Amino acid sequence: MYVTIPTEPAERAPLSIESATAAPVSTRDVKCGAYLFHEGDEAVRIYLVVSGVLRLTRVMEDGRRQVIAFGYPGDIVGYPIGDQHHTDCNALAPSTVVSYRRDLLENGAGDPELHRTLLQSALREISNMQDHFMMLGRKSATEKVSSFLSVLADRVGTPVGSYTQVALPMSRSDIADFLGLTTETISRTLTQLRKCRIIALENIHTVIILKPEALLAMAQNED
Amino acid sequence: MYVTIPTEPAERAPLSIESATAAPVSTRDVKCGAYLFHEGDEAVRIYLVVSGVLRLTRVMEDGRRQVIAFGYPGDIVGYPIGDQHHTDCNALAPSTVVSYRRDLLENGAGDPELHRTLLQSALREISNMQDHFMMLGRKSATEKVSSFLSVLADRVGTPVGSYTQVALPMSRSDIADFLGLTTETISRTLTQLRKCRIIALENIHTVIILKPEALLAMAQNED
DNA sequence: CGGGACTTTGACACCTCTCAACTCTCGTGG
DNA sequence: CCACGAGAGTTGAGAGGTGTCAAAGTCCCG
Repeated sequence: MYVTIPTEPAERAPLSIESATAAPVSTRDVKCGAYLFHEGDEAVRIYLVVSGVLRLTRVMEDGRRQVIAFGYPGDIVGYPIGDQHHTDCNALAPSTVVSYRRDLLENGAGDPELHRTLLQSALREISNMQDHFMMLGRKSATEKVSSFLSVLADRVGTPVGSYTQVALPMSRSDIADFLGLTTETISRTLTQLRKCRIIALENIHTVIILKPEALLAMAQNED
Repeated sequence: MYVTIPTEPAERAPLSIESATAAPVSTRDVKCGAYLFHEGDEAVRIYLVVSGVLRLTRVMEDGRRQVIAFGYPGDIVGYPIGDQHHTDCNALAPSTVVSYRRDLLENGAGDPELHRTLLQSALREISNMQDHFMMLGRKSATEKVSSFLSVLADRVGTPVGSYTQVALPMSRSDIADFLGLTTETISRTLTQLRKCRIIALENIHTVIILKPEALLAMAQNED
């Protein structure tokens, strides 16, 4: 998952779980905290997230870390380069993934339909990453955090009364490393949104969106 | 082209011009400033840059712009999403591209070898964009500009005496929008590198790298 | 040669980071 | 059951880097 505020409503879930599991694939459970793969591992398979949340990270030599993406249901993780994984990937919550052999993406391996779907996902990934560039390079802290919450609310928010509730299984520092900020700035920004009554914090890892329109406005720097 | 300081020497040029032109393809010249495609255009073809420099851009509703990438020889531009282009693309110098029908990427269209090559390029693109995330999100202005110059020197630098010369056909504001900075900061950073005798400015659009090691050190925040 | 766009430089403001202290949460063990 | 400790999160003060605004300088290109 990248933070992209879609102009037109996005066509989500390019891979439905049903169509995916119709093909001969294998399912795998990942315990909370467990790693699905590490950077440098041979990439034998790519994974469709079915449930839970994954975290994809990279580190620089000096230890600075970037959270590349969060993997939510419907996302595909583990695109290989050559035959290697180029990120670490672990679970932030108990998760289930469906895996495909790499050659299904690379040459279809006898299933043109699935091949096409996987390829379209990879191309969509490129587009979403381009949107994310804009966010990392051009948005303020408030815009970044608001965008992040808006996207999460759209994708995995659950209605509670007339509001939307969003779980944040990742730590503040995960969010910071995803958005190119520090934990302190994340914390301060959440406090600020809370004081504006745009969000409320049910608990540390649960946000309630009180004013979705206001949040979206903050995400797009309106007023 | 993205700014990624490779840890191990990169395997460049996944697509050689020779292997590319062996297939039945069409070549096209793009005048300086001319557009190869616009955001929203139907994506009929994808392009391998043979010579020149292209610029890929996206704009937000409020006008803020992001330069997604520069297309140098060996790069592929125009990865479609669905059947549309999602960036603008124009030439910063007279350029030549070789184009492939989209279905060569999508299903091979009878040329499995080329299909595989195009797909590997797309996957490499994803990895390079991930590196670029780290740069946008976690690097300082000096590190960004130094990284940018280092990568350009490696890829398209020309030896002049014992130094390396790099052409910068793009404007300062293109560089700024690529690195997530302002033109003023680009300018100031170049001046600073010049005062350290790490680079020299032959003219506005030509940089000479005097101390490549020092530049690389700046790119990686050493000392 | 002149005009306009681009680049550089300067002064200043402000956003975000840094460093530090404090609070909160939650699990552990007495 | 409560005390304790460790880790995560929050808050505050201050510094510094980058953006903003303005002006001067430079380069093209007609």
